[in-house]
Amino acid sequence: MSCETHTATTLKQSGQRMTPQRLLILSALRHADCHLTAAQILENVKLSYPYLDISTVYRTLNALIQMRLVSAIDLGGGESSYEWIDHIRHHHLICRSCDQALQLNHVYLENLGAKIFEDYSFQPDVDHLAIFGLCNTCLARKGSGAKPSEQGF
Amino acid sequence: MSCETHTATTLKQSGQRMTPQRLLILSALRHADCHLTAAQILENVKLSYPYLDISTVYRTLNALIQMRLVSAIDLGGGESSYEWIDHIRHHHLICRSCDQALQLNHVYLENLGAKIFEDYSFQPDVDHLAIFGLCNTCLARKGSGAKPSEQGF
DNA sequence: GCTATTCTTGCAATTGATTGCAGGAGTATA
DNA sequence: TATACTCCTGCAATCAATTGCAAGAATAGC
Repeated sequence: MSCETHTATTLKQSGQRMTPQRLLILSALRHADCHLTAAQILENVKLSYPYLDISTVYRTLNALIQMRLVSAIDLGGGESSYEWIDHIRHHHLICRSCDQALQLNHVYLENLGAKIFEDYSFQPDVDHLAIFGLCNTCLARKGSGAKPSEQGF
Repeated sequence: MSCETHTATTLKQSGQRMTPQRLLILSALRHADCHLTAAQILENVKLSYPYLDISTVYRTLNALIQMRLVSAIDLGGGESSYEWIDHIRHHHLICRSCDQALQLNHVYLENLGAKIFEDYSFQPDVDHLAIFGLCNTCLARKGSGAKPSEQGF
């Protein structure tokens, strides 16, 4: 079963439709090997279909997020990014002081997710998270002289 | 040392100033025993100082967040909420299907934070998080036939 | 107390994202 | 294929949040 067929089936199963606009948005997301913003998706799709509206992009993205085919992530730059969820799961550690970003292995959140499910019977979405904090460089800089406000966990 | 003095000192140490507007915003946050939105803070402060602008509220909140005196949290209702960080640490498990919210004990994220710090030398901000997912009720409903769209991890 | 410097404020404009609505398109059934 | 139903789209308006700017206020140094 091709990816497109699978997605169309998933859509149909939840009472939604596969339209040309949605196909183009899906294709843009799938062929990008990184996060895309809504504006980037719009720009991308407009090359082949110039009438697409940004509201359609957002509505399609939200439908795909509801179906857990796409993950949204706020990397702190003002705009949310979106990514096809098939990729290898990963997370981001973003320094709030220097904006440097590290990649966090999924295993940490897998454990957290499992524990929460065990104790709360709640199944958390932990596919793709951005965790803000301080990187070791900025932490060291603060340690010596140090704003007291930024100490401690 | 009173809370106000402590905050003023913290502000000063990072090259910022304590103004009447900031004092009012701080007071609104501290005397609320729950999350407040920016609009609620504005409304609250306007009772005693009607000239306050919403942009000042946001700018003050961002300064306080930078200093980790306040935490921002997106509970999914369209508006972010803000809370004074002195409170007992807690987190939220929010069902993306029925919007029900559970409180999550801080210990889970404390462990995650400690592990991340150990392995990545990155100090994550895990004061007050909202984790979305599916509650057990919605999970059960899905298991038995319901909307297939919302199946699966 | 006076002056210079820097930060903060309120206003207006702007950006990212969402919503309401009427018309159009996809799907199911016969 | 025709019909009815429901969902989707594009437009415009709206909301939450941010930014640029000039005027005003807080602070430091004298």
